[in-house]
Amino acid sequence: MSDLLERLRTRGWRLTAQRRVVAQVLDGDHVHFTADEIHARAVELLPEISRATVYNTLGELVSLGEVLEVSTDGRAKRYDPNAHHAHQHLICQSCGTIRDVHPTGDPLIALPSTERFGFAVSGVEVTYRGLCPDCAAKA
Amino acid sequence: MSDLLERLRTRGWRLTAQRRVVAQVLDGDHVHFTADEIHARAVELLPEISRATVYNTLGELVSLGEVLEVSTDGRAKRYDPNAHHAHQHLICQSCGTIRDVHPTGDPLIALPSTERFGFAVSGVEVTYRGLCPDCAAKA
DNA sequence: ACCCTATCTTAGACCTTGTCTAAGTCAATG
DNA sequence: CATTGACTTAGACAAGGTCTAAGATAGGGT
Repeated sequence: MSDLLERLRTRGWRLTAQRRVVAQVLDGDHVHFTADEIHARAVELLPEISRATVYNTLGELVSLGEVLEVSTDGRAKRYDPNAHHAHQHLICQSCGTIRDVHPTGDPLIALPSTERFGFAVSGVEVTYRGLCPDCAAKA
Repeated sequence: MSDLLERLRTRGWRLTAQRRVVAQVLDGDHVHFTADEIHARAVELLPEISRATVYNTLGELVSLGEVLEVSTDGRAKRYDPNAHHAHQHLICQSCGTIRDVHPTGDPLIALPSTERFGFAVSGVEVTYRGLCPDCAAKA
């Protein structure tokens, strides 16, 4: 994740304590926190960090392509630091947990040009939904 | 769309003026309004209809499987009356317009069991993103 | 080493989307 | 056509997110 900070500095980012902390919270794979969860964890590392800063920083990381925004259910967005490996998501309908998954094949080629209606199609997201083992056991 | 009302009545729905109006607004294909847009149009037909009723009615239509909820961008959910034909969505990144599209093949089979992590997978959504012809022309 | 200043951070107001409540209204059954 | 449980209403409330104006600071220039 220090690569990330390095990469950002060369792109003109000012390296503040707050940004370091947000990057640190996002570190690790298969992390898909909401902005508030990220804020809660950041506060433990830097008590005076504000909600606005966390939102700003996440927004910047998204524009820079370092982090992906995942809008799952119309509730809080989640942030996915695994932006450099193509992957899709598997979401538990009950508890909202997200797993990264790697389907076979390229979903873009499944959309013939007659089904593109003149759009310049630039990406696809595939979202699998189901019940995770824990929630399936409870049901 | 009167089929819809008929179907709902046989399922114990009380047929009120408000519900008729919401169904009427949803009528037509390729309509993907937000709840507020539906409310605005419903008010033109029935000025005293309240926001809460529109939300209630949409929620009921979704639970009954007559209408699909589409969470595209973490902003307002959109409602898709085309629930009886399997389809996916193509969304303009600039203006938010949604088109129904029909990709070839079944995206579920692209997820091998080794990538399911014990989940009971019950559905997939595929969302294509790009620029619609209008927005591409402006850019 | 230490200014300087553009950039960053902050608290809190504010906005949008959606949910809830308690009181009043009405569709449809008998 | 009276009754009643389901439906609707206005408005308060809640969650998630954005914006603003004032203060703080990273890092380049000297």
